[in-house]
Amino acid sequence: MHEPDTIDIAILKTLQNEGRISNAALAERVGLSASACSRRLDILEKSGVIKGYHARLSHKALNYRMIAIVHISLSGQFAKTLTEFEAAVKRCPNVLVCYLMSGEYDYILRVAARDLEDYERIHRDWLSALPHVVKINSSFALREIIDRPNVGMG
Amino acid sequence: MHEPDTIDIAILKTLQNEGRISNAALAERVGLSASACSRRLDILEKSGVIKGYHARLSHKALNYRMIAIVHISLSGQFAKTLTEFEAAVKRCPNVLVCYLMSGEYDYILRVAARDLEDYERIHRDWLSALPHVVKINSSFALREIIDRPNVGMG
DNA sequence: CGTGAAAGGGTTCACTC
DNA sequence: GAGTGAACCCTTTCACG
Repeated sequence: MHEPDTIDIAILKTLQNEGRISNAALAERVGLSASACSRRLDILEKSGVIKGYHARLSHKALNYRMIAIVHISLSGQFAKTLTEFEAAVKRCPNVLVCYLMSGEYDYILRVAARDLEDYERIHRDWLSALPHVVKINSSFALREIIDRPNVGMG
Repeated sequence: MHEPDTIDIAILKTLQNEGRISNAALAERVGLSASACSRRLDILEKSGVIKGYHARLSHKALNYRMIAIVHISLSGQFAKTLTEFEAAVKRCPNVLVCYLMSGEYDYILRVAARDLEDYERIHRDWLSALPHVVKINSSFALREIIDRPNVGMG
């Protein structure tokens, strides 16, 4: 698993923003022949640098208009407690992001809901039902300022 | 902008997980001819339901090993204050996500850094330099449990 | 590691129902 | 709205530099 060179970086940058660009166009963009570009792309995919390609959908168009940030504390940090919590949280389709955190709260979640009523249902049926939870704190996004798929590269 | 029907939903679901699938394979998957599928995809893209296609890169492979969640409070909620803050935060390439929030803090950010030293630099040069900030609270992700590109669809 | 050519497959029309 | 066929373009692989 070698370090990506300048051309690899150019390929990755392009694919970050235009994930469905054709190999031929990508090759031209980064100054390679189509075959050379195809081979490099193959290597980048197989090495795990590229984890996948995804269409980003408009939450609004799909009638998901609310984003909640949920802070959660558990009753302890035992391995079994965490494992059980994590297995349960993965089952909730509305949870977009979940991190185990240092600091005041154990987990931070980003949750998508259609509206306040939908969030109430998710909170009742999913979040409150998660095992070992002792504190849940929801706050709501008023506006999305930034949502980048990846970190910018130099 | 008509409501997506069952076939549109199938197209969107597939592209969420396989953003680089060929139109021909997509058509077969959803039970359409290639031309019909291509036409629908065109409509979905132009209507804004599909906001873009992105390669998801391994932060680890690119040596971004740290994720920080940053809570920020401003000195007021005047429109000018928010606008100036948001213009400044958009300039920081390490900020992956930024929401204007209800509740205790005004903004929540997700920030990527290579390591603790890198985060110290970002905090000093970017976050502390943001205008109108009166409180910054960083916590760090110990582990990523979930990172879905989109909300699950029925 | 890059090139060019060739075969196979994909995309996009106009046209039709 | 959906399918068909044909022209054109793209992808992939191979031998070679």
